[in-house]
Amino acid sequence: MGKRIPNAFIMTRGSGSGNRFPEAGHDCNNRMLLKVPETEAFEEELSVTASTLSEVAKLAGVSPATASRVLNGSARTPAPEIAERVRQAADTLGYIANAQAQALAKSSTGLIGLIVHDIADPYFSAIAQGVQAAARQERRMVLLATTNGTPAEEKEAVAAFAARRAESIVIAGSRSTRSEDARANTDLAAELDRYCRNGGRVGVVGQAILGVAETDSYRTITVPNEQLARDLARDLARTHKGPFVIVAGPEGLTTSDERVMGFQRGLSDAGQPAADIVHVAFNRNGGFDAGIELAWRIKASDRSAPDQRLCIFGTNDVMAIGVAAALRDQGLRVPHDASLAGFDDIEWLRDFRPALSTVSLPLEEIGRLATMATLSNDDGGAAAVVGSVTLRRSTGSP
Amino acid sequence: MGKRIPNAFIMTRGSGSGNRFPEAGHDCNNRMLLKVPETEAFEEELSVTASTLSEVAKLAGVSPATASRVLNGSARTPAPEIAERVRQAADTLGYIANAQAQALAKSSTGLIGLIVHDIADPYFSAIAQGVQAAARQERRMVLLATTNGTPAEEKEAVAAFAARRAESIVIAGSRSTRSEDARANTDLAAELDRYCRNGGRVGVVGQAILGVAETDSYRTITVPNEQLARDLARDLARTHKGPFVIVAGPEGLTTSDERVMGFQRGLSDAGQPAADIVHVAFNRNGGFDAGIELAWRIKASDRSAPDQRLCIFGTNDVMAIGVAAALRDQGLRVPHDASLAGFDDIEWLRDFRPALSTVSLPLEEIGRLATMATLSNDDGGAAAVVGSVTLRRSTGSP
DNA sequence: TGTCTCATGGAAAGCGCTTACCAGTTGGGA
DNA sequence: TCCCAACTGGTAAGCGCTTTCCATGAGACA
Repeated sequence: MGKRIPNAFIMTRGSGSGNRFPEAGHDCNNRMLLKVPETEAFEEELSVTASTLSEVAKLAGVSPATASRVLNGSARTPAPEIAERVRQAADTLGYIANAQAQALAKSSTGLIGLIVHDIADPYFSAIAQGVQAAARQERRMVLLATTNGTPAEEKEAVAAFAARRAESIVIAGSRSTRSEDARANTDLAAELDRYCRNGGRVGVVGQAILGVAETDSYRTITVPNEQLARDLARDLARTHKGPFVIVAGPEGLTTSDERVMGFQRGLSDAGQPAADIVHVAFNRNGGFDAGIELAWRIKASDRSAPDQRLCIFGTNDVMAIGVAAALRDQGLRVPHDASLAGFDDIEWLRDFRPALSTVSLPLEEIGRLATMATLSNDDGGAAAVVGSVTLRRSTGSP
Repeated sequence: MGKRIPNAFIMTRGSGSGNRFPEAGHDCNNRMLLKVPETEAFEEELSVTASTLSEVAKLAGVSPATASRVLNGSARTPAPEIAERVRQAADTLGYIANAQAQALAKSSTGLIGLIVHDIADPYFSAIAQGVQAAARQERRMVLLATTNGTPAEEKEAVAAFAARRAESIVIAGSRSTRSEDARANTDLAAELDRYCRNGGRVGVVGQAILGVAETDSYRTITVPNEQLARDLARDLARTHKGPFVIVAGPEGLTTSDERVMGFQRGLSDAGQPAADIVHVAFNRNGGFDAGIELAWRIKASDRSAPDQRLCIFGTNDVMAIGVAAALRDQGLRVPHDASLAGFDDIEWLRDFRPALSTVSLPLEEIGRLATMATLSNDDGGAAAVVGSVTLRRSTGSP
């Protein structure tokens, strides 16, 4: 909202009084004012911009304090008759409280900051949905920031949220342990630390951010990536007898790393040799690239021999979809020529065929949990996220 | 951020001075203060919460006005040497400007409100991505609200954004002309109108909201749904000789209605009889429901006769996917037993097989355009959105 | 040297609210 | 009848900034 606009008039009285009033003048505040003729008792003044509390108070013939107490919830409730008058006045003027001013006065903004890598990614938009739902339930608004997954931009976002005095921040998206991110990670940790010390609360989805101590104001919603990947591997190894390949994100991307580690452990549990790992981008196109590469390997093998058939584990669903697309592109079929599994169980991918074996994660719930964790004070043992292996056609019999 | 917290200390000086200082006392403001011993020149005072401009100013030995001019961009730039001192002080204290206070003082918040039906829906998350990108480019933050598509909740969201003094609002998602929404639509229009008169700008994606006059502060990014659906129908009619069926959203949902109308017109252009219309929910499950129903019809027909083969048009991609899932469920295959087309060309659905014929829309670009339209002042003729028909396998030969 | 202009830092008045404190009433108990 | 507690509404002091206006000093020019 810009400055006061001198050539517009608010005419909430409506009905017939819509003619501009020639003797409109300036008051001591240099504001454009308007004397409304049909009012007898006092000179009603309608200002040009959003009306303020004191305008409402003046119209109602009470003090701003009283008006505030009536309109914006307070421990003290003025007399019913007065309250009614204030409400009427507010209605007449179309009063909307200035949240900025309230925030300043009360030092509480009702804002929740949400940081994601990419809001268009269904993984993040599902989490965002949960955050949004929780925020609405708690009568908060959510501020959104996207970062492309770089800790440097995450730090920027935290600073911006801190400036806006967001009451809490929810950060979703894999951490990075790559050495080139080390510096940015430290900065991010410092920024978060400062934010927390100033009374902010933060909820992190996935894994803790290195360098920030877990305190009451800093909660992590841990996703048991490793355990679940391990379960998945064990389940797959039960029926699959050929070699395994993992299509992973870049080394140092914690989520991917955890899933890789868990999967390898699961294979080892099952007495299988470790899987080969292909590192690509942690998205659909990365999966596609890997798929093209793997297609060669598959074609070179004897696909009819069960002990040569490949089982490919994409460390997230969209990568797995990318792999599938590449294999199809190369004339190979899943699960006929290779098995394929993903991770996350993205809702929008469930109609994909062959149906993707994956690990189901309650994404929306995770968003909700992370949000609530920053809002409530019970340190109630970091409500654990439970996921489950969901085997479908893509790892079925050829 | 809560009230001042009396038992936490900010120790930005760091390194070694981390011991609590026993003679911390209260100043006239009743704030917890801390005298830092190693400072000689003046008594540096570190407050408990985020430090303020005047604290920075005091530390730098200048007035708040000067500090403000140095730190938060102003036409007047103080002397380099002074500026440096202020910057140092700010750094030392870890100063972060209070955006709320700035907003109040400058009456400009740097906030953009985004209203969508459902952020988890890939259609909306793609648009959100565009909005976010534009916002970032213009150094704004985005406030998010989801409404499940009801005008009543949209109105709430507008009011909330108005209270937060968002500079502009972007509204995405189909309008509704259903009679039960008439009242809420009027309210929404009134709320928007008020918002605009108070200096707010709004950008609407899709179709104009009834009852709000198109002004400089109210822009619509029109999506040529009707034209594109018409193009699609004509293209399909070129090869498809059997009957057409439209799987539409509820009657009164403008986006759906427009696409239906355009499609019918296209059929008529091509000399084909009008399509039957099935009204279901405007989402994947609606499509699924319709698909189950249509499966019966398909099974009852002679699928080998080209003039009996059905071509199904889902008025958006996710509905079409729902239809496909249902047909598959019923043992039918696309395009073998029926042709299928969608609308939107959702990115995440492109790996779906059979590849879906659809209408491509630059969703992210639309979000960007809508945002920029609310930010720029050139009334540059509502940059038109261009879409295009994309025929793929799902409407190919059986 | 005197005057005028321009540049520069500071004082202070808000921005639109909330809330601690105050003063005036009322009512009840002694 | 008097006193005190309990209410009630109003006054005013902020919340943390920005920005107008002012005072001062320096330079320019005659």
